[in-house]
Amino acid sequence: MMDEGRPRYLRIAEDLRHQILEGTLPPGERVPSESELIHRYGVAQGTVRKAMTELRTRGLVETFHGRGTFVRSRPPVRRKSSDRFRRSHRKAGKAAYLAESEQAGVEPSVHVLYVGPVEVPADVAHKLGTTSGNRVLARRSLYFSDRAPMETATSYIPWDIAEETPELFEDNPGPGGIYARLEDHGRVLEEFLEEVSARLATKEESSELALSAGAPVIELVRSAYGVDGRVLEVCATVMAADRFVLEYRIPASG
Amino acid sequence: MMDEGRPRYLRIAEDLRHQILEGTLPPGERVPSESELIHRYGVAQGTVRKAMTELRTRGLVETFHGRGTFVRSRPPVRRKSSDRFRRSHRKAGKAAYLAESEQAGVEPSVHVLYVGPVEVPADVAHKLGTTSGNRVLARRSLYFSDRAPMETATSYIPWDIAEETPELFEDNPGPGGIYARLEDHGRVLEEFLEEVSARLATKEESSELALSAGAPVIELVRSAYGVDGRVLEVCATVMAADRFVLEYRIPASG
DNA sequence: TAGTGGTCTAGACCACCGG
DNA sequence: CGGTGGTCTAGACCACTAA
Repeated sequence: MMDEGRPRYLRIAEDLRHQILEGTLPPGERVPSESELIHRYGVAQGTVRKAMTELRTRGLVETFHGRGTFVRSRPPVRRKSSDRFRRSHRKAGKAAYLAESEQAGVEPSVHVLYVGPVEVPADVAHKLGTTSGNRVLARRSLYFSDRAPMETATSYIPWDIAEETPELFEDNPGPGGIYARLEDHGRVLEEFLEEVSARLATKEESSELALSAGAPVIELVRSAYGVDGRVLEVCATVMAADRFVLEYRIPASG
Repeated sequence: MMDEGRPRYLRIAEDLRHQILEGTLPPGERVPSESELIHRYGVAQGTVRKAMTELRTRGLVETFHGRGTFVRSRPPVRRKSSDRFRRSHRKAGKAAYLAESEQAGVEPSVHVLYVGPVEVPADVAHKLGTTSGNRVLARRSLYFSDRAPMETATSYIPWDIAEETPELFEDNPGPGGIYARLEDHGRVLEEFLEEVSARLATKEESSELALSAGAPVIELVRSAYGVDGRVLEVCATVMAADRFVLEYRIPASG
């Protein structure tokens, strides 16, 4: 094996990576065990483990203690386009998530984790224009596509607005989702502000979304503005970074 | 030292993490060297290194070969708002990056890495509507704020469009940036499509952007559409995830 | 129980940085 | 040059999983 000056563990990782990309190691397949790789490449265990760590942080493999390391089957990327909040979708009785899923050809499901009052966190309070610690309505859900967890979303609604909209306290707020209910009660929406950032998943998020440790997530915080300029809702979404691409259209005029 | 059943490297990492958060190890300070930690905790080098890797992937420290490991000082987050391409900014002679920087109160600088022909990569070719491998003009730059690397951007322009716009071959395309030059030559812009995704940084990106290994990046691919519907430019930007928040406004109508 | 990955050691050598 | 981090070995023991 030529040395090329590069560390052996990187060369081993590269080798396995090519086998994965070329299909020699197809998705779901078990990667050769540490002991086999030790013999194959003639290196110590630590070197093989570093190579595996490399592949793991690149999201190519997933390892299970006592079972082995497996090639990850990349689920098709979901595209979240910025037209998913078009009023025409709401009028047609579709909530944003269901409309997206239909377009993607997957079977959506939603697991409502919590609906009820909470003390508003400081960052959300700032966006809602209320005081930190005030009571707001929170709706926390986990969204699935074909039974695989895709994203978590937590929605915060000022208490006075929630009170005039009793459907928001139901697990299922009805056709068109919560934005449709807000507009039913005269809270006409003017625009949304989405703030996108990325970071590594916390332990909690890793388990909720079935991610491997150290996997990145996209965090999207959306503020819904009414025609009066008031923020009617703040929704924080956490998505596995390797499962989403967000799309935004921006007009050149102005 | 109580064992508590947890791996020693995690306990060491935890210990150092607390010192960092409590200020015993302030930002910029050098973390004790490996050999010192080996003596202090009575462990082997590999164990200390695993602890350091832990802190590095969490973004708490940054290490330099031959110099040492240092506590990271978090730079303030930059906000990228979707109005940065307003035509009025271009008319005022400002390129997007300079307009942003002025608003953020930092001193911008740009290092042009390459300007010239390249064979277009497959994914970009698809967006440009050309064939993979065709010749296009590429402009690759590294952007700084207050001398700290913030993002890399690679711009791809179809060759026929580049030819009618000689300024695009210059390092500095002039006031208003390349979009202003395109419009000077009658290529009026209609809209932009931004596709946002996140992933872990490659080794190359880590060194260009001075990131620690395993740090997440935001990748933003922007396609600029002309009034004729043709894609006039594709620009791929890679940003350190912990330094940016992207903002998008979406009208509720439609 | 046999095989897998996870942790750890003691020691070696190399590559890089600064005085 | 001495000190720093980076790579690697050979071997040990542990923890988990499946048959």
